[in-house]
Amino acid sequence: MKKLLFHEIHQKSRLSIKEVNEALKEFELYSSQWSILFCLKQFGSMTQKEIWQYMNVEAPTVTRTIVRLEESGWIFRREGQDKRERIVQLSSFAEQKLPAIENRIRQAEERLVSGLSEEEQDQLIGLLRKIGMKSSDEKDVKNG
Amino acid sequence: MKKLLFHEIHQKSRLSIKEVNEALKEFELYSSQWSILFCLKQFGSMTQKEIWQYMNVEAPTVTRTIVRLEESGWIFRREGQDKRERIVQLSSFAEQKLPAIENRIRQAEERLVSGLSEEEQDQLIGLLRKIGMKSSDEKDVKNG
DNA sequence: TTATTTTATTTACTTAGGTAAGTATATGCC
DNA sequence: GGCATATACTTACCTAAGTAAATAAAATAA
Repeated sequence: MKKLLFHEIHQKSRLSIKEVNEALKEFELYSSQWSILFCLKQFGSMTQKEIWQYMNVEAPTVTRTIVRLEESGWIFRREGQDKRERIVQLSSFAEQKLPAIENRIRQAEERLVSGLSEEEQDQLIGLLRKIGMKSSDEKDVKNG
Repeated sequence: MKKLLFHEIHQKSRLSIKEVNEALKEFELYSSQWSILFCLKQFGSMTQKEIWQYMNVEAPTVTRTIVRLEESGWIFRREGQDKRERIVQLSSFAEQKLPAIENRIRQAEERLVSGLSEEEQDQLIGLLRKIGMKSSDEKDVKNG
């Protein structure tokens, strides 16, 4: 019987989270904390809204993770011009540690995809990106 | 900057869980409950161990979900020959409802992958299955 | 300027996953 | 048979993600 795509993605997602958490153990971080640190490393300081929009999660999820990252000294927050906003920034401790962590993560990821050729990896990412896009959206892209 | 595969899978996994949960609302089910029901529908009665092994999750995860499914009348459990085991079986209520639910799920999934051609969908599943397999395992497959 | 609505974040509560440790039954060895 | 070990499941506690509702600040309308 044909397995649903949903189950396949779900399983591999759990598997890779497990792998990433294992890799992060030595830095006392969890995968979702890493995701936010990685985001800040790419884009610099961001409001929480910018973070959850980019990561495609809900606001409360980011609040929780940010609070833990703040408590453990990876980030700090300051008020924006708009006093409702809170701008999140990497601590110098984080800036200093991040390159080694990214290395470690890429290493874990390489083990995960070691069964795929470079070409297959690119193909996979390309196909994943198409998920959740209606064919009409795709048309828009072509026309735009 | 190159996004990590891990993030891509993780995002699409959350997206499809959301979609599936939405589709399941009318049946008062959640995605993980559905996963177990689908499993039992495919294979018939199973021990909890068989379920968590097939689903690639840990035993406590299955315990929790099974308990909720039992409370809401979708499944029941009986003792096995081995009194440590608990054999899980679909209720007749579940047997009766499942076809409509599976239909609804396939419909949700179709919307998710409507941006991909049939061929791309097969490709995607094929590539996903290769994740987490070391190249040495692949060699074993070729030789076996 | 005051009242209403919108927006950014937080809090409370739910499901879902994990690890570690506890319990009860089976199995193996003496 | 009796004791040690292994196995199946459960319990307790952690992170992660979601929804709904609360709070506080900003923007808008009257």
